[in-house]
Amino acid sequence: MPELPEVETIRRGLQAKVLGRTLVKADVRLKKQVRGLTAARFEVEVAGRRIEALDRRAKFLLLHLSGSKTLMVHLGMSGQLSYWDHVKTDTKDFMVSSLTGLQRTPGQHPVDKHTHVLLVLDQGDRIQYRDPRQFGYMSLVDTAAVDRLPSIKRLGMEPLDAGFTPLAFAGALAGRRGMLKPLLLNQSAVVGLGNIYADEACFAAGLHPCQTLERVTLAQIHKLFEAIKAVLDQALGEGGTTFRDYRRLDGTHGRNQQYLRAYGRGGKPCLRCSTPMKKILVAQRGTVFCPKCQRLK
DNA sequence: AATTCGCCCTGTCGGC
DNA sequence: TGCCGACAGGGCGAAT
Repeated sequence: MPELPEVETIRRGLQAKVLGRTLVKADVRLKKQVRGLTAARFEVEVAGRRIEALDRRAKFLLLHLSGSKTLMVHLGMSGQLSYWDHVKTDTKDFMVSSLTGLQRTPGQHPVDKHTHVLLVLDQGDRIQYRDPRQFGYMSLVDTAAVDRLPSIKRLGMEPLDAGFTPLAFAGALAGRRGMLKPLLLNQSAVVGLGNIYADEACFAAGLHPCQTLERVTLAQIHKLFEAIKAVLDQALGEGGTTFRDYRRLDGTHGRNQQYLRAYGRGGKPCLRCSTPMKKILVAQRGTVFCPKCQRLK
């Protein structure tokens, strides 16, 4: 679910709410959601630490804590972080979304069977981690060791950083083989794109997701570069894309779903040329593209 | 070294 | 109505 714009939106929400505050207690309700150390150890180690900075690397959230520890959170496919305010009233209702059917209403929800970790703050407020599919996880590591972790070390360029330039991107793609979309998904050249924004970026760049990297021209790399930045900037500006599970920290939906031009539009007319969009399987992931605007040469 | 595949989970939807 | 398979926004480890 959460790709760069969603994770960054969560990070900003956390920054506004919890920066400088102390984690009084951690409560791990599903032990497997903590990795790298036991849940019991995690609970002991987290308690009493102050949140000193909030960072993001690719789709990882990094909560830098006092005592040189970092709480890493990856939201996987369906992970949600929400801020539970002790003075606010919980919402329990569900609503019907025209896009995806039944959904929880926006707002603050009580702990349910999918709420796996509670990070309790002063005043009894808390950060709630909820993850129906349980693909996400959190961990606690030495801050100095974050960059040496295999899961971090393998990551490519940050697309919204100043260092992400057409030249640098071309360098990261040099000598690569295989298809374009799998590369965008695997985080080794550029990070932050998942299934939604990979399709959006390919569409915006006019490139077929199965285009092989050996055959990508410099002009195409330039287009792809612009497309990646534009697609992520746009989504970030709208607070992310809510299709199913994603919610912002306060429980509200993102707004970017109304601006998607490829993802979820299989069979619908291309917004550029009206040709019906095709849906195929690429690297085991549903992939939507326009057969006319994104031709395979 | 780099790429592909199966798998980790639960929930939902469409077809029969 | 109920059952069943396909599919859902990610990443890892094993195999190739």
